[in-house]
Amino acid sequence: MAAFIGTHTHTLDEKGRVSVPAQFRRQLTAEEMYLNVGMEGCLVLYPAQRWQALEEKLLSLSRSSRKNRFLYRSLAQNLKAVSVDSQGRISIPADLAEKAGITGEVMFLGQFDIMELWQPDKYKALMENSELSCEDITEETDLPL
Amino acid sequence: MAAFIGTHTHTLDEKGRVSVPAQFRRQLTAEEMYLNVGMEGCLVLYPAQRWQALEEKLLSLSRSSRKNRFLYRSLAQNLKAVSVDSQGRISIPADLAEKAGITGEVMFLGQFDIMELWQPDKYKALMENSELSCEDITEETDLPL
DNA sequence: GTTGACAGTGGGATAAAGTGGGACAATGAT
DNA sequence: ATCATTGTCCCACTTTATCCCACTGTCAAC
Repeated sequence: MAAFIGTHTHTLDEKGRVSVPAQFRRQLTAEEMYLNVGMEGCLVLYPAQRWQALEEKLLSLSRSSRKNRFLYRSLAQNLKAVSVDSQGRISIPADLAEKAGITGEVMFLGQFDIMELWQPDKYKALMENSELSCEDITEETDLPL
Repeated sequence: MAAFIGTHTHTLDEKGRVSVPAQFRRQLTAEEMYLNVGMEGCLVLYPAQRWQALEEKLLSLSRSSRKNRFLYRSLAQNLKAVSVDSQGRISIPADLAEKAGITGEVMFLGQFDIMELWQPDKYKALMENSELSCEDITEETDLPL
């Protein structure tokens, strides 16, 4: 329950390393993880087990359709295996950081079973400029807030 | 029935700690709780079990729509696991306190199964300046008052 | 009135988390 | 073969957070 939650902003050093929030680190069983580009211009960090579930579902799709081949390629082209070092950090490859617009600071956003990595201003802009509102959505979905 | 009721105002110390009203504390089975931003500018404190019910419902929603991703992020971004220390206190993260305008005093408002945390004046202003009235609403909902 | 228990508050000590930098090994080019 | 470059590992410092102990006030019972 509630493995990865909250936001944590850490600095990306000159070597492309960033500390994984201790709170997230404690939830990790294995130190191996997978990093990929995500929706709305963020990066997504999957614990090994969580990625495996996604991969299995992907591999169950046939490669005989053009659409599925596109999906295969899209998901694989930026994927990278990363591991937590002895100081609790991961290295973000330069090309992935660039795709997400990440330079000096990285915002970790817990999404329960996965983690999103954001350029802080980009995330702020996304949420503020959204025409969506929590109040409206929750009225539809009827969540017990 | 009626676990968390009434209002209790306690001081927030320099380290961001505040005593959970003893009356509320006695109702808690586990010492783990979840703190989030709530409606109308308050904070909401969920007992672990109560949060889990909400989370399960949330996670049953697909993340494939932009709207649902917005909801996921909205609910996760400020969420924090808090635990009651040996003195019966919880720590309120600085960013959450700021969002709710909480500085020196915290008003705990019992809401039966959850707790709301308010900046006292803010709550007072909200209730006094509201154009809503108990009399009108109860006519619609037909409560056996 | 005195004593004891509990609730709330404050502060100091200790551990942990985050960050920067240097040393070393592997890789690739000259 | 040598040098430069890149990436990984390890150590050390600073800051933050957590834990623990002590004090005060209130209420109830004796």
